[in-house]
Amino acid sequence: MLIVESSADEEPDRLEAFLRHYLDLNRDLPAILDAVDIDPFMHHSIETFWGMRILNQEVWECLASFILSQNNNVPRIKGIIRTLATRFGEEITLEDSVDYAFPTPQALADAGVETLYDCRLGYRAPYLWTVSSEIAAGVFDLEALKRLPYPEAKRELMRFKGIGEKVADCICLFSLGHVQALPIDVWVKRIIEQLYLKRQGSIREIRQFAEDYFGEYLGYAQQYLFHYARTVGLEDLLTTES
DNA sequence: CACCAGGTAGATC
DNA sequence: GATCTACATGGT
Repeated sequence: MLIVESSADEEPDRLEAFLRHYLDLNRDLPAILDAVDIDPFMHHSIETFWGMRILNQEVWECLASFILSQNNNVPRIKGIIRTLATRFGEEITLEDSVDYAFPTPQALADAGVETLYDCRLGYRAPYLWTVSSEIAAGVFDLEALKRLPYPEAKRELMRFKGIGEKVADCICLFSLGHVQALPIDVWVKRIIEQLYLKRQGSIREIRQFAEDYFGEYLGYAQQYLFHYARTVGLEDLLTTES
């Protein structure tokens, strides 16, 4: 959930600039889609979801959320995030409704690892606590991370215990604007195997194929196929031959 | 009661 | 490198 704070006397330019970045409107989407519209599967996915963009989400929230996502299901991920926000997030009041912001790194660091276990994070508790603490203490600098090119950003993220290749790529694609990143989860693996490889393949093979095949806008290509497979169905794509 | 869920770390061959 | 397994928790 995104909340944009703004007051009447604040320059509207700043809000517009923020939204343009958040919605990824600064990127030339038609050019990107044209570049990855290279086969019937992509063509059909693009036609169906024309206009879909990959949001540039807030880095810290994205990073923390994807640490929690590993080997976990979506409803429970949402539940845990809700719990963390309610317990450690700043209260936000809008007219007569109350909600809570995603907790700051400092708030989670202060909470302590034992308290995070209480929030049912399981073995992910120390992962999240360590990252929170390093960011809160200024040991790990998110602003510096934003300036890094894709390979370096990914490598820096993967230094943390609890951030592997998939989570690092999620952070790179969904919050750092690196559209060449490819998070390979079970779905992406299944999609590439069934549509293109026509056989099972290792993570390394999947990545190699996808990089060679889709090129620099790999992340966008992935997003269209992924969204199609998860909302319409992968079987549906398999039967599109033109 | 097994098996799974938007993976990862650590050990081993 | 490629492969195997434990890992917390809650749902089917």
